[in-house]
This record gives sequence, structure tokens and C-alpha cells, in this order.
Amino acid sequence: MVRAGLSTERLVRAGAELADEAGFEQVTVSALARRFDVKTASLYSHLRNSHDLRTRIALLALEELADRAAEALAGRAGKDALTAFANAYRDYARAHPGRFEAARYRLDPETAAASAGVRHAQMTRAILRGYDLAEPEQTHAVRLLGSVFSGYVGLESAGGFDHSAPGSQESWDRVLDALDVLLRNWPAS
Amino acid sequence: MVRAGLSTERLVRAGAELADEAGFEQVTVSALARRFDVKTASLYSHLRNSHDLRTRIALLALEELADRAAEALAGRAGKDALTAFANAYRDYARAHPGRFEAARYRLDPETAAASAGVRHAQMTRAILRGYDLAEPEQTHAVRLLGSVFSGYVGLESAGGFDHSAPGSQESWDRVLDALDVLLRNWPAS
DNA sequence: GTATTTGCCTAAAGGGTTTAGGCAAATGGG
DNA sequence: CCCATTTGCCTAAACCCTTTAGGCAAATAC
Repeated sequence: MVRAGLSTERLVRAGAELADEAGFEQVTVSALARRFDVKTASLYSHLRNSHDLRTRIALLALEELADRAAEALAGRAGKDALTAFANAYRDYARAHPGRFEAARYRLDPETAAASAGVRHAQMTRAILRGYDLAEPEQTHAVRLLGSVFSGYVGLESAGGFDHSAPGSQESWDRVLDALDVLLRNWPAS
Repeated sequence: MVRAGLSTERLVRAGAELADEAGFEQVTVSALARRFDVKTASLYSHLRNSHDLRTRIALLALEELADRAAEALAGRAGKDALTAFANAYRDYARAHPGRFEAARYRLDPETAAASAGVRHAQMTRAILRGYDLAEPEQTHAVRLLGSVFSGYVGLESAGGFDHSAPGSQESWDRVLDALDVLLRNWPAS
């Protein structure tokens, strides 16, 4: 009886791949067991339950996304930083649609607080250092940027911009131009 | 043997209520049957399958949302229209979280094209009549507004703004102020 | 008032989730 | 190196959701 060499780590990675191939909602304990040619029950030594699996994939995706964003941000400031960060976000979603869905999986507050989601917020704040925004306006701007990135990429990957001109890339570029202008002329309260 | 009086209409309405109470992912044919005190199989005369049920709830939500947005928009222009539209959107999501989730359920292209989603785009364009934007900039702006509304409300209802100051309402107001300023000073290409 | 349609039923098969309990392989201490 | 312990995967079984097939009874229509 040869062992399959399961571990939480490997299962979560395989789950993320499965998400990208088939969609996050297709990620089930059963499907994952099939992929390892192992009985479903065997996974329950490594995962608490189905929700636990999905949560771990979500956390992995948030980490990966934060890593890429951090790399994109390194050594940049101003609009350059804004664009690099936004593109890291969008590129990740396009390359890893299932993981991106996972990153939007609802986490309970404590899990969320311990996740890489926190790094995302910090990096967004870092971008704003290139603009002149004091609190509380900075927080409002952080929330706006998060909304635009998450909203645009979400709509785009749902196919929302597929069947009308102009192309999505063009809108994306113009949206980033517009955000840059807005941040440089942020209205007083 | 008294009949329960099922119909696709009633099932979809009840499904929408169930979504608001328990979350869209809890909307199953079984749960709905339970709610009508009827056997699960009985629903299959009214619904093709589980996906059909969810799709119909999504379409209902999109209609309701478009109706509210249209009412909010009536007789308004400029920032007044922008604010009323955005608030209609956000208020709906807060009052009907499950339906709002449903409205983001992925529809196949033809279903989407026949849905009230089209009205949403038209109304967003109507808002922009109060600003001075020619094509293709108008389309870019439509996409930006859609992204911000969908993104902000999505993050907010996921609890993203719960555990930090300032409150979400304040950010929402400032974000709308900022969008108004941006639309009035949309950068040339 | 019979004929037809409609509405809900039972039955059954297929799949995902999860727990309990067991055997065999890996690991490590004497 | 051998035995004890731990670890990894197994079988078995219960429970829930989905979906199809076929049937009987209530509503409706002529």
C-alpha cells in the first residue's frame, strides 16, 4: 500500500490549481481526493472540512497576490506605483481566475485580520504617499482604490466588458489615468 | 391532498427571501421545498434545475435593482443623480444582501444580454449626460462608475470596512464627492 | 360529467460531506 | 535492529442535495 504523500500544504496547492482550472465552486473535498487518487475520507486528517479547505485556498491567494503587489510596488512611486499595483492585481486575476475568486471568499473577521488582506491595505496606503492626502481623506482614498480594483477586475472577469467597444484594456488604462488625476486633485471635505 | 400552489414565480420569490435570510449559497432546491412543505422532486416541474433557480433569482434581483435605480434617477441630474443612483444601489445591497449576491451570479452571455443588466448600463450613461463626456471616454467612465459601486458595496457587505475608522458612511460620501469632481474634470486622452 | 391536464407524490440512483474505527507503513528509542 | 508509537490512508456508514421516471388525484375544460 503506497502512500500518496498528502499534506495540508499539498492539498491546498492542488485545490488552488483545481480552482483555476474548473472554478472555485468546483473545489470540493471529493474532487481533490480524486485528483490524488485517494479516498475522500483520507483528506479529513489534513483538512477540518470543506470550508476549511476553501478558506486555506483563499489565504494562499491573498498571500500570492500581496507578494506580487509588493514586488510590483518596489522602487516605484506616484502614478508609476499606482499602475504597477493595479496591474499586478488585474494580471493575477486573469492568470488565476479560480484563486482570484477564492481571494473574495468570505472570511470570518479574525481569519481576515490575520490574513494578507492587511498587507494589501498597507500597500494601498503606501501608494498614496506619492500623493498629498492627510487622514481621514487617505482612508477614503484607500477604500476607493480597493473598490475600483476589486470592482473592475470582478466585472471584467465576469465578462461584463466583453461584448461592447472599446476593449477592456483601453478602459483600464483610462481608468488608471483618471484615478491618478483624482488623487492629485482630491477635493477638500 | 391539498395542493401547495407552487409556481415558478412563487418559488423564485421565496428563493429570493431565503437568500436574504440565509445567504445566496444556501438557496437550494431542497431548502425551498422544505419552505413550502413539499417534496423536493415537486419543484422540478417548475424549475429546470438548481442553476435555473439561481439564475431566476439573479434576474429578479437585477430587475428590482434597476427599478429602484430608475426611480431614484427620475427628475435628477448631475451630482444629484449620481448620488441618488449610487445610494439606490448601496441601499438595495444592505436591505437585500442575498439578492445582491444573486445579482452577481454569473449569467451566460445571452441571458445577461436579455437581463436588466442592460438597463443598468443605460442608466449609468444617463447620469453622465449631466457631465461633459464624449465617446469613448463616456464608456470608460461608465465602467469606472460600475466598478466603484460594485466594488465598494461588495467590500462593504463582506465586512471590509467594519473594523477601522472612519465609518463606511463617511467614506461613501467622500467617494461620491470625489467621483463627481473626477467626472467634471475628466482627463483628456 | 367525462376527458385531459396539471400538481404533487413515491422511488431510486448518483454524488458530496463527514465521523468512527481499523490496519499497515513510517519513525524513532533502546 | 526490533519493537512501540505515530501517522496515513482505508472501509463503512449516515446524512443531505440533485435529478429523473412514473403514478395517482385534483383541477379544468368541453
